[in-house]
Amino acid sequence: MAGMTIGKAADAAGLPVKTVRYYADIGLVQPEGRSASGYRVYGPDDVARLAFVRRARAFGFSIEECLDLLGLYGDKGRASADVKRLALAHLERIEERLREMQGLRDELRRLADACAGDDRPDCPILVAMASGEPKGGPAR
Amino acid sequence: MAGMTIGKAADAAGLPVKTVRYYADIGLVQPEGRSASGYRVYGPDDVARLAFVRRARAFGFSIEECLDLLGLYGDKGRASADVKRLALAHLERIEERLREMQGLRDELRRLADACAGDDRPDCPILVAMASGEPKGGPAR
DNA sequence: GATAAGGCTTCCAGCAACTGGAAGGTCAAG
DNA sequence: CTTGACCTTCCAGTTGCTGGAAGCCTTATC
Repeated sequence: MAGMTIGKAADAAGLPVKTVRYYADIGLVQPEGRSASGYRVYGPDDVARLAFVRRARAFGFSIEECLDLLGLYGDKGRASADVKRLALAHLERIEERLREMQGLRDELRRLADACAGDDRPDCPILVAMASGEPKGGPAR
Repeated sequence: MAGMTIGKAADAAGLPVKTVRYYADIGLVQPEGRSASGYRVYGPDDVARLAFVRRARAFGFSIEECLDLLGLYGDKGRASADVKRLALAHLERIEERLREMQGLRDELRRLADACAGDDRPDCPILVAMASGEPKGGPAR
């Protein structure tokens, strides 16, 4: 059960075909080879790497980081410290982002609560946009 | 003291010149007019709208939503209910996103805590990427 | 009046990470 | 032998800007 074409590999890895092709284009996960007619040929290891990337992406790691993680994944002599370092750096970004968004949410909720939401024009939300800065830092 | 060129307007609104030009290009905030030599000319109202957009963006509203908000901002006969509806919709998206990210953070922290972080290769983080799904839903 | 610095114009390209579509080659089934 | 599903490449678009190049315009200085 060696080589499969991109459709099977994508199904097996749980990714869209387009994405698998994209990962091949950018050199993240290359197929094992090509068939005589030019079809990409994926082996079981490639599928495992594709699924690995899918999960790392779902954890929010960037493509760059996935490349690093894939390197560690394939390196049986790796040090877990290297993996942990990447994870902690990512965690820090997530927490930063969470703090920002929580601040934004709190303030927007406060404003929405203060808004009558009727047919009159007065609205603290618009007033805030017209003159106040949100505290939470930049969104997205 | 009517018209100013794009640099002054951008400074007054707290936005980069490039962004102000971009907003003009996409029709979000148009300058009052053009000078004889083709320079964009911004009036005080335009600056207010630019600053309004800057704050709405800082709250995480999309450009599309900023367009809607600007419409309400300029409509003195608006109903605050319309503003509140936009704000609540945005709030819901933020909360959804927060829940996802919190789930991801919790699980990633758990994995990182379980990782020795030494020079041995065994790593629960890699194990998770190789076989487990994160619970939090898709990141970003 | 000439010149240099700075601000303004347009257009083009690129960031992340895909996604959609067009035009066309390939393969298995009926 | 034809149909239909699958594969290929390449181009364009998404969001919201940002950087750069080439070239006017304006202002200050000499």
